[in-house]
Amino acid sequence: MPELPEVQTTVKGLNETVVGLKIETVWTDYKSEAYEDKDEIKNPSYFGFFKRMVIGRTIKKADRIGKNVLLRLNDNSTILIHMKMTGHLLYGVYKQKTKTGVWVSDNKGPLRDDSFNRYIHLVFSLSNGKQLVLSDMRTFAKVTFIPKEGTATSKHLSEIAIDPLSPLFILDLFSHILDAKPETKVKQILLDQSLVSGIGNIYADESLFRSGIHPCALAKNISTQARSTLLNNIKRVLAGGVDLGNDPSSDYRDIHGNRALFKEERLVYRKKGEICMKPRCTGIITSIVVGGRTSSFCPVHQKMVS
DNA sequence: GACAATGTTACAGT
DNA sequence: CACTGTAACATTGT
Repeated sequence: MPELPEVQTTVKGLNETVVGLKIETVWTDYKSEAYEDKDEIKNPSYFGFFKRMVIGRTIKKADRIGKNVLLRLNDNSTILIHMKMTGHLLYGVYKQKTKTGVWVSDNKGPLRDDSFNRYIHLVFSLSNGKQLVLSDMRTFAKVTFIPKEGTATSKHLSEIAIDPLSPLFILDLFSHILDAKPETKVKQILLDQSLVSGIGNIYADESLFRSGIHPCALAKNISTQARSTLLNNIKRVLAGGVDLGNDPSSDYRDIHGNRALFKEERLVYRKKGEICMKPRCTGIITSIVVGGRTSSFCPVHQKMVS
């Protein structure tokens, strides 16, 4: 599920838990013939290489580029994890039920009881006897290794554009990005990781809703004033991030397996048919498909401009 | 049972 | 070459 705030929350959790620990062993049951030629651990021969590269190394810190989690190792090499739709990293004591079977948490509570935490396809056993595991219900996740000094040139990262929370992401730059794709719908630009990184379907809809911009508005038709409003709302919505809590509508779990509550309330995402939550607006939230993704918006205060 | 789901990519078609 | 739409990955919740 994760978009930028969820990935950032996971990175924060990693820095609070696994820094300084050595990787003792790695286990996976990811395996797919479709990945035979790829630099991903789903390719069994690549997984052999991956294990040789990371076993015995210590986790120095975690950080993030776009929606990618990066585990920096003590020799300046990197483990890259993209959680895609349903992946999330969990930290705790895990045991394998049988020699080839599933891994389960020793602890009662969310780690073991929550169904979204049960799809464990990758396990790092650490030097303190605990495990860092990747639960990935739909098995979309990507895990790979970047040699030291390779981050700048890695093909897994070369397409990732500027981070919208960066202080360098200002109106001039955002405007430049929009002007480079004048005929493209604004929502597709927001979702394109090679133009702006970290925004996904939820935060795109929420940012456009708060800015009063129709998801299908063409970049060239958005005024400077509207661009400025949108930029500010993107930053605000992303920085709102997540907090520990209990949001039954989210599949995201933090590193301890707990659900996350959006601090910045969802006003429009998946609210089709409900009355618009903008004060005094009387619109009914509508959903359409834009760039292959369901888009919820208010047809009254998010007007098309031309 | 039908449907949609937070991401990304490959591929076919225009 | 640029863009668009669809399927694919697998399993859940509604």
